[in-house]
Amino acid sequence: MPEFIDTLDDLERDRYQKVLRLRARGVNPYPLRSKRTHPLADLRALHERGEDPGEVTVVGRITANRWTGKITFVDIRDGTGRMQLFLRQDNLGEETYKHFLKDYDLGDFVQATGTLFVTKAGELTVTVADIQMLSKAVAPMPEKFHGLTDKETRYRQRYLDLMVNEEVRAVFRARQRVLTAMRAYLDRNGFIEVETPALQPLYGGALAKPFTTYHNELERNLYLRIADELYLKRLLVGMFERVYEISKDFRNEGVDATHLPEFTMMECYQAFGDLSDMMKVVEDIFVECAMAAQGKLQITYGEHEVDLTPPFARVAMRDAILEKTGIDIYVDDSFETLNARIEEKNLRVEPQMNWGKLVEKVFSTYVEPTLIAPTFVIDFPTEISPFAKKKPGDARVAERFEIYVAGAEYGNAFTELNDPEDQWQRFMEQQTNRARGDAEAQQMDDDYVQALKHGLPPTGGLGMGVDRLTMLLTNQHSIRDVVLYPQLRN
RNA sequence: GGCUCGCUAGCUCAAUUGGCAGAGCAAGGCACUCUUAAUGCCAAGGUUCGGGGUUCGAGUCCCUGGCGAGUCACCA
Repeated sequence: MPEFIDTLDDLERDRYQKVLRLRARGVNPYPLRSKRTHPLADLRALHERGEDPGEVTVVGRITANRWTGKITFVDIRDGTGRMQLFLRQDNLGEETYKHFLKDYDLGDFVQATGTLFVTKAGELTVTVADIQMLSKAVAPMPEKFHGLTDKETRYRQRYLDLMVNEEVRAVFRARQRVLTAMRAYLDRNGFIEVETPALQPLYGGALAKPFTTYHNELERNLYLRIADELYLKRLLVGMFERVYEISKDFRNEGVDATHLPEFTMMECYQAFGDLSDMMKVVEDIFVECAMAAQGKLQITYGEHEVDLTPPFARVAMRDAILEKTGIDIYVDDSFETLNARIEEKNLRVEPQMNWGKLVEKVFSTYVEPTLIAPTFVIDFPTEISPFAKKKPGDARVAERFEIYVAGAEYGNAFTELNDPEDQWQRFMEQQTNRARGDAEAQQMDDDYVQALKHGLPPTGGLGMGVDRLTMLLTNQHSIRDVVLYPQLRN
């Protein structure tokens, strides 16, 4: 059996010697309990109100040491803020002071008892009468001035990133406020939070490639959900009027600055509602989450200034594409003619397999990046909207919108398809696409069609990407910076 | 998956045309009783991501593998 010390590198070994020294003196370097009278931020607030709390006990991680002989200034941080400690040999006694210099390092958690005073330099400081080790750090902290910038280390050892990069902690606090604001809004408006299966015998509710897994006892394949949609709408058949779920979805696709294989989605469904109700929900959620994250609706995202004050603009996909490319998708409303028109206009568009996907591609290439102010894009091709009702009077497009801000999509909503026959036909069309090689085509879901046969009320439904909303509201430009443990490349 | 770029001390970064692998911080020693990236002095710290090749000589050039980043494709 190798010894623990043999696993340590030179720097860690130096520090481990201090663990042994502490133990040799009868001091536990990892005591079971700690004591704290004031979080550091509270202590500072108290002082600013002009109060003197007398003797205080604070805890924190040592982040800097400045020693000048028989006095030492120490910075500690807890989860709330920073505080300077003042250690003086005359106060602590020679032995305790020497032990501090010898055995305490940057990164250690300590507990200090003393009284508040303000230094000559004007900084609020605790004069320490007694100091104890709470948790000895064997591994050294990242460098204090430049911090930790290596992205791989930041993501793989996120605790180091959080430890030294305060702004990173601020992003994740903001993420939590966004989530809480979203939940509070939905709860307040009668939406019931529910949980539906992450392991599904059929995957559906979105056009995406799934992760496949296997249940040994059941001897069958299961899929990690790509969406919650079909399970949630079944609940409305069961007479819940408003439901929502915030959960991880899994899609077996590429990884980049805006895509991770697991991501957080909010989906909500409102019986007796429609597309316009979902627009209201989107506007309200943007407002509430922006206020929670930033306290204002005028936000900066990269080079863009964005005003999230409702009402948001709305534009039909046909009009948006016509304006940016000169192509009228209602004139060129077949796969062949639209393809020909794209070629004629010399547009660079990847080959697609049907009119709907081609429209979507032209849109995402030539329109999406230009949508900076919050904009609802409506009237999506029915072909790429297998769960949305067709628009009355024009079956080519569906009652669907997506919300765009700062050149990116944040949500997707339908007037939900509740006609079981139409839904069955849409599934059949997806089967045709699958047969032609569309890896993202829906699977036929007979059980879902059966549910619709029992009657789904007229319903508005919405899905929003929580990670992306957080990116927008924290001015982060990689999804990895709003997810604590992002899947890395390869 | 394609293309481009990167990987040097615990951390942040240097290293000229291919010519002794360096600095700051951290850690070690000494000095210093109001510091703020404390300061001064001393000493130490390396499989230059792994493997192979070219060369008298490789951190540097070539091949190959690994891990990332950006970008394109797919997608939210």
